[in-house]
Amino acid sequence: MPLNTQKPQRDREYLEKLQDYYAEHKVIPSYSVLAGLWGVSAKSWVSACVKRFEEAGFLGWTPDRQLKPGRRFFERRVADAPVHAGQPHAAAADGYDLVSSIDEMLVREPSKTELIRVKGDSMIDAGIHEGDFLVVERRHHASPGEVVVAIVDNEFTVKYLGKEREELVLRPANKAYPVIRPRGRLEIYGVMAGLVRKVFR
Amino acid sequence: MPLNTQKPQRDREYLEKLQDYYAEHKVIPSYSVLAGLWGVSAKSWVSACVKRFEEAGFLGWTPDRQLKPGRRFFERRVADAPVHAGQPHAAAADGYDLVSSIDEMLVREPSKTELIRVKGDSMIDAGIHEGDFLVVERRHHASPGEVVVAIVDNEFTVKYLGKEREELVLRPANKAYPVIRPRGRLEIYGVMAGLVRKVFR
DNA sequence: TAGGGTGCAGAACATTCGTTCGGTCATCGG
DNA sequence: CCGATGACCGAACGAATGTTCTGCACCCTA
Repeated sequence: MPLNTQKPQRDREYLEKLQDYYAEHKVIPSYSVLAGLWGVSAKSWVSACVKRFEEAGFLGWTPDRQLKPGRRFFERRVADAPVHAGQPHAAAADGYDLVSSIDEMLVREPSKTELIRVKGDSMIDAGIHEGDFLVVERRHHASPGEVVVAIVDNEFTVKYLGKEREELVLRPANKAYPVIRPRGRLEIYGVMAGLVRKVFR
Repeated sequence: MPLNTQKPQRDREYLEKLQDYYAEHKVIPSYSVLAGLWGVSAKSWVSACVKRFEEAGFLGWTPDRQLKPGRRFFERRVADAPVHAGQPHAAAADGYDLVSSIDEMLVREPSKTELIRVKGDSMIDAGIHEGDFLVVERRHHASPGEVVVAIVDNEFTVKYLGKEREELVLRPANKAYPVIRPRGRLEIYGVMAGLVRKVFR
């Protein structure tokens, strides 16, 4: 019995409207604004709904008793195909998993995490395309097999880290490019923690 | 002259404290709470600081005059190679762009956005690999050329949407797979808005 | 058709909010 | 030594907030 956001049937709709509002403004509005948002006209009703959302974990309170998003507020469904066509939204958790936010999924330590926009096609066989954003965790060491961001000739370069006779090398994932065997020390900027691609529309 | 958060010297500190508070609670607190957070004891002073942050773009207002994060509140650096090795963090905006959060970058309408875990390698030439998470915006129509999630034989399938003589078809990005020409109506579940790959470590 | 639960409206009220205005006390240039 | 400026405190006040309580029109079920 996973989700139970159907107690009053409109709660799901209310929650979605609030989530969209939050996505636009990044704040939880006041009860009167919420009432307008939901198309109801009684703050008392908003109060009741909020109480339900709170019990369900979608809303919470700061230590100062201000309303705030709860732990489940940013939950996003993850579908694992195959799923039945008729009811892809069925409450039954078949094929569904939950993820809090994409940020949380990819970023372990925000202060050590950066995005780097990928240039060129030297890693295309690893599914890393030009224009993609590489989520990079800054750190100066890495293990062979990891995708690393190294600094070569004053430029970032993204490659597999490899090892040849005790020497670290940078291997592209594209036969058209050569393996880079750095003279002296190899300067590693960080390692790949994830990848983000945005489809422009 | 890129950043100018130094007017009163403590403003940068105040902003960081507010950002930390927001990171924890996902809301902007009231002026009195802010005063406590900053270690000052006059709401009037908070009001003045807020006004400065507002002018600098770090804070803003909802249509209902509620304080909210401004466009620069979530700024995160994006490196655009090439960058000089010595100072990849230099304040000078050379090679840097700014992005708020990964979520915001990919998700326009949270309530209509889902993640689908990719199965198989039929889209590998488009850089969509098994295990990747497709960010899908739910909608029942799409234009040829877009990557769509369609429902075929009760399973999600990810393909390019194509057109052959007024008929919509599904094209894989892998020569080993055939073009799918659906009989009757093609059921589109959503369109690709982005892609997320997590590197497991 | 009586009765009990739901889904919402409306008013009353103490509390809290943000603003405005007038202070105080250091620092600093002249 | 003086006036200006900047950083902050404190009180007062109307407006807005969230809570509580009552009311009412619906269904259902009996």
